Amino acid sequence: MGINDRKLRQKEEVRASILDTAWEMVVTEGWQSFSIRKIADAIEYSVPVIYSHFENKDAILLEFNRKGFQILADSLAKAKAGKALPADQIRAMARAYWDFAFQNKEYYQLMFGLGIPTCETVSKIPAMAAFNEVITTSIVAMVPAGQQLPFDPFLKYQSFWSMLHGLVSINISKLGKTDPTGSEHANLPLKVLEDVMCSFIRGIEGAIGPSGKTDQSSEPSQPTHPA
Amino acid sequence: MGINDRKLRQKEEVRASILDTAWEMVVTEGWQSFSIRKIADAIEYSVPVIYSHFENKDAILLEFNRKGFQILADSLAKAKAGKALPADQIRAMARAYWDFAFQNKEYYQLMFGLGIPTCETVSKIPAMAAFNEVITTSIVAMVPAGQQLPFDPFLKYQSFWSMLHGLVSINISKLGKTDPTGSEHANLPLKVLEDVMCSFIRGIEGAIGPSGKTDQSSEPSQPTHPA
DNA sequence: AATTTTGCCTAACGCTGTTACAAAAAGTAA
DNA sequence: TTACTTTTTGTAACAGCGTTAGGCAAAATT
Repeated sequence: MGINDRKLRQKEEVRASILDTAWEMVVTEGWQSFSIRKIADAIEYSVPVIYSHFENKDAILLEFNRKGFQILADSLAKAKAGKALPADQIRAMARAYWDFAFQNKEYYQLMFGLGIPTCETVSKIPAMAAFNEVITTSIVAMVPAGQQLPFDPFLKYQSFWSMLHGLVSINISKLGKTDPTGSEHANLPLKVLEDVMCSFIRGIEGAIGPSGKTDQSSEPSQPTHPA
Repeated sequence: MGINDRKLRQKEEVRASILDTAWEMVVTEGWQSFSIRKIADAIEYSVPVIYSHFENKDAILLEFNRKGFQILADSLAKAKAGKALPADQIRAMARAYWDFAFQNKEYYQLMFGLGIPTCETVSKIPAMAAFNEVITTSIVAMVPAGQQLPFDPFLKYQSFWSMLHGLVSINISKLGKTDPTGSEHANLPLKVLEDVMCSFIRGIEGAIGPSGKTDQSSEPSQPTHPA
């Protein structure tokens, strides 16, 4: 009987409209106006209807969290696929991470800014594993095949992520604009990104030793390599 | 007349008890139970009394923000004063920053985690200038006197801060515990800190060239330099 | 047509930040 | 001491929040 099908479809539509409307409100009015009651108002249903789709407010946030990590993981994978050399992959992923954060401020704020993500939260987001994977493999690939790893890849993964996260979160709320000299730093944040990535890659190349594989852009006195 | 003096003193006492009580509640029960009403209840005054001392809730948070940056700036200055070589100063400050974050989780969360600090907020916290100062001078001091700076010190300052902030904020909420291998990473976060700082300092030393001043601990194959 | 099930809404509970206004206390002056 | 003024404090409300119990009406089933 197609009646149940239609009912399921309609239920799914309501669920989707909850998420869509909520997201639209977050994007246009910020996280401060993310409220169950406002969502109910916007989708023209009463408040309890929302609770028949989501257990509570956090469940909706978790849904957005999932989506955010999915987008980020996909974006990193795509950036990585476009490069051959591990060092270039790292740089491309750094830039992709950066772009994701600033093209999706609301996602990034949710994922890393507010909410104080708990341990349980992490286990509920499988895309985080993919995120880990795609980065770590590039890092590991920097040491020549056969050679034993001169560093802990998980350590390097954490360093990579930490640097990026710090960079983004300080820039995303303009906190970094405490420039005392007050000028000529037009595109500074991106330069900081390049600077940090150079340090990171140089650190790995330094650990492998001068005989390790490297590409032409690994020794820029002027850090002006492309994005 | 001493009557006004006593009144001022009493008013100041109430103000202090508001801050003390609020902070105690935050430390013991977390930010989620930071509420004007709970504070009023704890200090045994009615709610409007609090509004006669602070314009609103954010004003109290701003006060804690100020205090937090003051503590952090002082702590960095102290760590710096204990070291002679700029590279050691950088490492010591990194460790001090790290310790501050984990010994004062509540402060750190307020200062960088929640609250989405706006541009105006920054200008209201003078200790942030000291924070900037104490770090930048160490960085600049790494290049030998007379030699022209081969990098933008403000850029390096941002890199330094970003790395630390990322490191801390990822570790402070246990988000980094996505270790796939699942073992032997007992004290990994601190190792990540060392790793990141090595990259940072190496980046600067690389920029000034091999003739620049350096100390014995600048090339640790085994990153085991003391705190 | 009678009955069960489903979907939905009204209304409430307890919490939040914030404020208008009245009561009480304290200081001042006669 | 009494009368007046000023300052300090509490009561109670407004508007908003997340969440949930209970009932009404429409839909599906028998």
